Amino acid sequence: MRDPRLHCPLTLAVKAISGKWKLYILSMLSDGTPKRYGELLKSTCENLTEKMLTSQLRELEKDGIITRKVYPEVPPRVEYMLTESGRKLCTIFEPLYEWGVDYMKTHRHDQLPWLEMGLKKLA
Amino acid sequence: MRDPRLHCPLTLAVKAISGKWKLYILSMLSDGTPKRYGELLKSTCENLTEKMLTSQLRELEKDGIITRKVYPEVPPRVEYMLTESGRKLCTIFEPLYEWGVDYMKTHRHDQLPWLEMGLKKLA
DNA sequence: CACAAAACCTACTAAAAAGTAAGTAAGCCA
DNA sequence: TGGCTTACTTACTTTTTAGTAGGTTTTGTG
Repeated sequence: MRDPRLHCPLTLAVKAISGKWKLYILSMLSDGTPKRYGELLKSTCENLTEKMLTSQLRELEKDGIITRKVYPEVPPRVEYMLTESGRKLCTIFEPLYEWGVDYMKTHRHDQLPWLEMGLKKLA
Repeated sequence: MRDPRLHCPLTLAVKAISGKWKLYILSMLSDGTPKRYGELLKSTCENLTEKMLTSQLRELEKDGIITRKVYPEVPPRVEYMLTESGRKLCTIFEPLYEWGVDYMKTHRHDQLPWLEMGLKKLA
């Protein structure tokens, strides 16, 4: 018998966002304006490598959550933005974010700083 | 500088549910009745191993999402159930689930079967 | 006294994911 | 002609995660 989790909408949703850098990427794109590859690469203080960024972008694209647009220029320009599915997905971040805030209060995690990404704009 | 993702409520929430068997476990517990170790182990057609079940349960417990209750009997009896945080977390599954349903419609995934877990009861 | 039952734990191996460092293409510009 | 830019590949190594097969504990029962 096949793994029923593969066919579960909830599992699908969670898998779509659980790559190591996907929340970061999605949050960067969540304000609606397209972002260039280099822009995504440089706007985190962490060492997000090219290999990782590329693989995460490819997965998100394959899953229909973002689109990739290549401009035929030299040097090349590639822009990424959310699809309709991607935009819907981002709206669900809100309750998750709220749960996290509540959770941090009761489980005494470090309170600050946390991502100053576009996430709050979703509210 | 530290990784801001570690301090992001959203990241925390997603990490809490992204273990390989966590959604399964959470869905089993989401009806509110405590479940025994062996019950969780046997109620999936997939080969969830003892090692994996134990590690996933330990993580959920460490994260304060489930509780573990040992009854001093022989043979031993151990029951797991959701904490308050865990129950709150499960309510967020609903929008994620809905997104997944919508996503499957537009991305022509196999439609059935999917997990007949307690998830729909959350509605 | 040997065996069963439940819920583990441990050591070892295999597979998957991530990190590292280097290379590529295509045209503009000096 | 050689260097510069951007958005990538590729090959290789290390680390993390998961799978496999065995062992342990504690009483009750035949």
